[in-house]
Order: sequence, then structure tokens, then C-alpha cells
Amino acid sequence: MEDTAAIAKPKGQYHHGDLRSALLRATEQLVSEKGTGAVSLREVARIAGVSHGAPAHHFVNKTGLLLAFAQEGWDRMIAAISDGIDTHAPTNGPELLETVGQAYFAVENPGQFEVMFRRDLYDTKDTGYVGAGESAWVFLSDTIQQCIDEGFAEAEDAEPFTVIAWSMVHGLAALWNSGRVKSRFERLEIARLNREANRRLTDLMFDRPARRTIS
Amino acid sequence: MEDTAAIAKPKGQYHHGDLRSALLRATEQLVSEKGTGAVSLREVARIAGVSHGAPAHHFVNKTGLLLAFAQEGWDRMIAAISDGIDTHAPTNGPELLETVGQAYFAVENPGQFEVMFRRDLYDTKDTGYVGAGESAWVFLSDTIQQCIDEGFAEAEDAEPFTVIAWSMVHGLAALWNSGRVKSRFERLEIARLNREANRRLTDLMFDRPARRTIS
DNA sequence: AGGCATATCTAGACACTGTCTAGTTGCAAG
DNA sequence: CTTGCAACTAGACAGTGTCTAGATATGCCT
Repeated sequence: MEDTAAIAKPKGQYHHGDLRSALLRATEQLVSEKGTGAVSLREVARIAGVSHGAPAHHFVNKTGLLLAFAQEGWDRMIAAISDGIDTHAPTNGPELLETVGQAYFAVENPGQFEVMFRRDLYDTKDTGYVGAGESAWVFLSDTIQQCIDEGFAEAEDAEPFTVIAWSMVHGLAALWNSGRVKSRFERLEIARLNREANRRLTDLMFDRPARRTIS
Repeated sequence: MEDTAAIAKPKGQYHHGDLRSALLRATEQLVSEKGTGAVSLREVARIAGVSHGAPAHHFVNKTGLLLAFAQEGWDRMIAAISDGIDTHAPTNGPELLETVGQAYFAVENPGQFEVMFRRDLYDTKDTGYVGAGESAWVFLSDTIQQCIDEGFAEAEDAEPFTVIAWSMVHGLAALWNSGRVKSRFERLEIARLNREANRRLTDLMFDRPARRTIS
């Protein structure tokens, strides 16, 4: 709650200073504490200590606010991918695929992850947003292609493997968020479950020495 | 739109006759035509030709209405699974798994599918609802176990394979609904894509003769 | 057949929402 | 200093979910 102090506009001032990011942080707070449905322009404005009409000036719409929030999530995921590459330093395609798969869970706020894939919340025709989702897909596609180039899989497998890999990781994340897997695997944190399933999948797809005994 | 005639209450009558299911059909219509966000108790009541307070009597809440709608979706999926088993007559575990995977797409209305996994829309602690989701999970679990019993996989693979299989199918459905895969595979209908990915996955997981050349 | 409890539905009110509009404040460049 | 423009306020409007009190029909019991 001490965050609110930083977000809220100081009394007596007319201009906020950095209202745009303050509203985004207020959105994040609401989403993580009370869920996506709890986000309202008026409540967000209230947290920022600003009149109810103010957000419209920065985001036009409620959809504009949520679009920006989703955009932020995609940026975080993409940043996490390149971070993961730096730290894990994968030496071949399959290892890179695992790294990418783990970065998929880097969006720590489940609500933000949800918003990223909720088409109904904003206009998906917005050019900037489509680009963000697109670049993640392209990266995955390229990774699979690299696996093929390195001889881990056959050329004809490119498309199905791309679909399978993405679907698996995304599905696990979605099921986790929906609480269905959670109840079954209470003691395993989601990251470990993802790592395990991810490794298994790449082992299945690509013919390479199983590392099951190492971990 | 001739459906509306059947849904709407005849003029001059005080009682609707079957308002509960009329409201559910109105919900389905709204969800498929204008999306999940377009569902409102008042609009649903309007379609059914009934006062705005009437739905509360059958569903208590808006969450109650959506819960019932989700429940309906689960019922359809479960029915589709047993239908699929009847028509495909799988002879072993892996084939059964494929059949189950295909039934996952039997919920033809993407909106209804979405509502089934949207925890935020209703109280997930409702006993009936949890049971419906649970039985689908149990069925999948049992299917994987059958594969193991038949020697297609090892005992220690039970959990990861269950997670992988469910995540893949669910993820594909979710990505399809979010429109991300759609733009890439415009010409392949989703059912075929699912069948292909599904078969590939079971081929990968279980050591059995590849049927790729047959299809 | 009569009467009565009860399920079904109506209609008004309330606080809340997103969006629109006109107006106010403050900053910054000419 | 003033003039233009961005940032923000404040009121209004239609729409929403939910709560009430009341009206209407149905079915059950005697």
C-alpha cells in the first residue's frame, strides 16, 4: 500500500507529473489484488488521486488503458527471453527452445498474462499490439527452424512442432491461471512444473541424449 | 433470429414457461454474436421478453447465469467425449487419448469455451462446477494410466504426460480462440490442426507404429 | 371445489460504470 | 507578457448489477 503514496498525486498540485505510468501501476495493482474485472477507469483514477475523466486524456478509452497494460506485458516477456538467453547461454536449438519456454512464465502477474491474451478487452487491430505478439511467434518459429537446421528434427516438422511447443507452454500457463492444474500440484511451483514438462517435450520432439538423470 | 421468437415470452402471458433455459439460450446468442463482454442480465432479459429483474430469480446473480452457462459447456464436452468413443471405437490407450483430444474442440462456440475457463466470471467454489472440470481431468488421467498399463509408456511418465497432453490441447484451443494461431493457418480449419498436432504428440509420447503415411 | 402457500415475474430505486462535453489550470514557447 | 496548448476538473447522460416491495399465476392440500 505504500506504493499508492508514490502513485497518488500530491495534494494541492494540479498536474500529476507522470500520470500515464501512475495509471498503469494502479491497473497492475488492481489486477493482481482483485482481478481483471476489478479494473475501472474511475477506480484507477481514484488510486492515482485524480479526477475520473483524467485517464481518458492519456488512453482515450478503457480499451486503450488495457491495451497499454497488455503491451507492457509483452515487453516484459520479450525482455525475459533475451535475459534468459544471456544467463542460460543455450548451445543449440532445443536448449534455446527450453529457455524461451521458461521465459513464457516471466510475466509474474497472472492477471497481466491474462490481459495479454484477452482479445475482447481491446481493439486487436491496433498495429503496435499485433506486432508485439507477432515477434514472440516469429522468435519461436525461428528457434524451431534452428533445431531443424542443426539436424534435431526434419524439415516437414517445422509447423506442427511450432504449434505443439507453443500450445503446450501456453496451455500450461493458461490452465495454471485458471486454477485447474494448481489444485493438483500444490507443492510444485509452476516454474518447476513448466521446466519439467518443457524438457520432456523437447526430449520427445528432438532426438538428443535425455538429461533426465542429471536434474 | 427466428430463435428469438422461441426464446421470447408470448405477449399477454405473465409466466414465461421455461425462462431458465430461454435465458441460457439468450446468453449463448449474445456470446457468439457479440462476445462474452456483451452479456448483461438486462439484455438477456430483454431478449427473453421479460423484466430486468427476472433473471435474478433463476440465477441469483450474473455470476450465477455465467456459471450455469459454463456448466452447460462442460456437459457438452463430456457428452462429446463419450460420443467420440462410440464412433471412433479406439482400441488402445493412445487412440483413446486422440479421441479425447478431439472432443476438447466439441464446444463449438468459442465464447462458451472461454467462459468455461474464466474463473473470474463466477464463484469457482461452487461444488457442481468444480465437479464438472474435475471429471474431465480424471478421465484424461485414467487414459494416460491406461497407456502405461498397456506398455506404451513408463509408470513415472504418468504425471508429466498428463500435464503435457492437456496443456497442448488446451493451449491450442486457447490460442485459436485468441486469434493468434488463426492468422497463421487460415486455410486449415482448427479441427484438422488439432488432429494433426494431437496425433504428432501421441506419436512422440508413446512408442507405437507411426501412422503418418496412412493419413 | 375452495383456499392458501409459494414460485414466478414486475417496477422502481440506488450506487456504480464508461463516455461525452464545457470549462479551468498551468506550463512553455514566441 | 500573452498566446497556444497540454493536462486536468466537474457535471451530465445512458447503461449496468443488485436490492427492495409488490403483483400475478400455479399447484397442492383439505
